[in-house]
Amino acid sequence: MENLMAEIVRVTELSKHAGEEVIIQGWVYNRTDKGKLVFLLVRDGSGFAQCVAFKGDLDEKLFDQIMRLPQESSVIITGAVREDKRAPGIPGGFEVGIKDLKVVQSADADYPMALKDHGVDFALDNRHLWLRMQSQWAILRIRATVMAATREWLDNNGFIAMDTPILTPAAAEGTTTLFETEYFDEGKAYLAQTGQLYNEANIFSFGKVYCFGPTFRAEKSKTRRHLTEFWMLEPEMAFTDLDGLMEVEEQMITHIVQRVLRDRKPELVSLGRDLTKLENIKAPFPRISYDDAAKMLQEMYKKESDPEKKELLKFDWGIDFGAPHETAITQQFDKPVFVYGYPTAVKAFYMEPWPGRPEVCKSVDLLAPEGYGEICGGSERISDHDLLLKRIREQKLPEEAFKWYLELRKYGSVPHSGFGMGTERVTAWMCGIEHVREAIAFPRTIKRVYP
RNA sequence: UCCUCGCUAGCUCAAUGGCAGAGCGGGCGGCUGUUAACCGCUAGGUUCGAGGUUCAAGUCCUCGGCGAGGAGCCA
Repeated sequence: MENLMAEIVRVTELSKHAGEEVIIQGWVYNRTDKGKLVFLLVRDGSGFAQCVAFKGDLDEKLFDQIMRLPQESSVIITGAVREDKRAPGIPGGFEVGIKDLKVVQSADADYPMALKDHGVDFALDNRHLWLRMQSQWAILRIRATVMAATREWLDNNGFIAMDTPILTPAAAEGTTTLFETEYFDEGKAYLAQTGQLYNEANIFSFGKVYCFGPTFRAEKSKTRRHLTEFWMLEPEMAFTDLDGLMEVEEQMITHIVQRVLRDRKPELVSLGRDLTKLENIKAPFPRISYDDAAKMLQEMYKKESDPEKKELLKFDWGIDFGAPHETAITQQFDKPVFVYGYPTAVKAFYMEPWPGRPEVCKSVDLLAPEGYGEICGGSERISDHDLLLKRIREQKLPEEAFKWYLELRKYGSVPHSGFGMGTERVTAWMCGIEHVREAIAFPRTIKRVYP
């Protein structure tokens, strides 16, 4: 660098260097020239900043090179930081007057991603480049904060991080489809769809634990809220009943939302997110029983005049909620809402029955507002050995595979509860985006494993 | 697995059964404050594939391919 005094600065820190000469290392996101002026919108990973080249300040050859810089060229810029309300960017309001510019690599001119909306197919085929766009950058920064805030809350509230295996010997819940792989001489192994059963073992050593890792579902689900590989958080707690579980969920979600609002406001604003919708999100969250939710849905069914919507709202006690039902319920609230006490028949075998009402169980889903639907699903687990054994036999699950799981109920069994949270669903809700596929860097869906 | 929709320039999309078009992006030129700048010029096409109907098919019919989002299932 010509100026040995200049410091390498990240775009987020520009406002702290007003009047100083700095070095920015990044990529040309957009370029527009106006005769003797060239505006470069440069991104460096931390943000987007406008850098301005004025013909009178630079030698002719360099100015000409800057004027022709292709989109996405990598550059090292030396210049003076100045405050200017006209300067676009994230965070914006400060720009760099270019004194020198080194081209690290001049990008090929055929960069395919224009700065505008793209079709889904094209965007996903070019995910490796789509990631550079401001919207995707903002979404994935928010995702990182969702994950950091999640761990932060759990770590500060007595939970221990325990990683559970991804290669597992058998179906945990029996019903859903698993990805299969060869495992040496041991036959088949399967990619985990949950760490819950292992966490139930872990709580007897550590009390409160969580796992947070990728999880795999080979279901042929094709909707805006499904991926075949997604990141799930699963806390599990000893000596905790269903009420205790709901308290943990609402405290943790509150922390996540408030932390995103505190640390990722520029990203949220750049996505056009309505911040007032998130500022509302504070514990306690409303709690309604499945029975009451069923009544609500039947009322809504009666009132609905559009025959198409009416058909979707059709509901009888005993069935699980579909996406239209969840949407209808959440539209009644401006916060996430707990629905607890689902019919035993539609839920997993390990859920504790409701005292005196064996047809319902101590399960709870947390439904996010604005139509986002289920973000967390959990339950109090069966703690009685004989009841659990009975359920395993009723469901015709391979008893041998659950030997260790049953033993947990023989040696100091306690009431315990846990839940799973879908990271991409929470992130999509924070961002106000339509589809979970944008809430992970390289989404895996039933039709896509590339790139 | 079922239902619905889509596939035209690098991208986003037009085109009553009658000459294949625009904007963006690319190239060339102009402009000292642009905000996905603007203005002028320019290059760019196996209309997803295979059959068929027709004087004539991007458009209509049949079959196939690929993708999407909704159902089911779930976080």
